[in-house]
Amino acid sequence: MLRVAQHYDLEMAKAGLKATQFSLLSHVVKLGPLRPGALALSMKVSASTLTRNLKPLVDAGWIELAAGSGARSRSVAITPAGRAKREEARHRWKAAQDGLNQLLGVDRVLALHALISESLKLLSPTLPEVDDDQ
Amino acid sequence: MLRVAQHYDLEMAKAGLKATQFSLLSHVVKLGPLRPGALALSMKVSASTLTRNLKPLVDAGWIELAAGSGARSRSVAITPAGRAKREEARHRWKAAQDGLNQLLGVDRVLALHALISESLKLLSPTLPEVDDDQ
DNA sequence: CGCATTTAATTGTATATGCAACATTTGTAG
DNA sequence: CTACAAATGTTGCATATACAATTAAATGCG
Repeated sequence: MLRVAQHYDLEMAKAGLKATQFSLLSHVVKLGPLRPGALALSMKVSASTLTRNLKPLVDAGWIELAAGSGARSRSVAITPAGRAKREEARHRWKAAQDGLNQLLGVDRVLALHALISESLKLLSPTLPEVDDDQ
Repeated sequence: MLRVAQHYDLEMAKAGLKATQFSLLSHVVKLGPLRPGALALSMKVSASTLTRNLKPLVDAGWIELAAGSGARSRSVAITPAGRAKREEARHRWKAAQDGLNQLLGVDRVLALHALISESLKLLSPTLPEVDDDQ
């Protein structure tokens, strides 16, 4: 596993979340109710991965899958509990970030962020970016 | 999967290899006969992953597991066929690199390399680096 | 020399992910 | 209004990886 992801996972575990789950909650908070496909695209994971990652969060009551008429018109929305959970976990995220900054140096982290972000844009069509923080 | 790894995999497939396999061959060529544990460490994968990744290359006759007296004193070595295969595949690797440089710009790629390499050193004890190219 | 401890590699199990097949629904044309 | 076509979410299967348990060997001490 990627060292950096590991670092975030370790910290987020204290809040009972995996890094990917926090990220998912963040995306749903930011992008409001939206269709699974759009969410998967925005998170740059496959639709199948999203479907599976969504399930435990729905079971926990943090995410709601508003069933339109059928599978086709579903929408993914945050619940009050989900919003609360994400809020509760946010300072862990911040702590993980601070830890990385400490280890690597703020300037290096910033440079990496910028380079990776630019590179991703070049490798795939530009999509709206969502910061997990704030 | 990581976009960049995907890019390399796609190109290497033309030579009948996966990117990880080419990398493995390269490491064995560079680091000469060595024990599995040392190789895993150098490649920054777990010993179990190495064991499994090694198998198809051994089956193909590109890598030889010189069985010392037993499992403990095994050593991993390149075979003539393995050296040839790697040689044959090297221009694909180069092509993949060139493609990335084209897409992202040489300076960006260089900067990424440098930053990631520095970061890895900070996140884990320094290990000898092995360039897959050359 | 033989037994215990330590070290190293392999195998079993779990997780994360993507692709392709599938099902289902929405839209369109006759 | 029916039938066909396109779009979209879900499930089955395959791959890649790590961790933990297991097995086997080297080493050291009595």
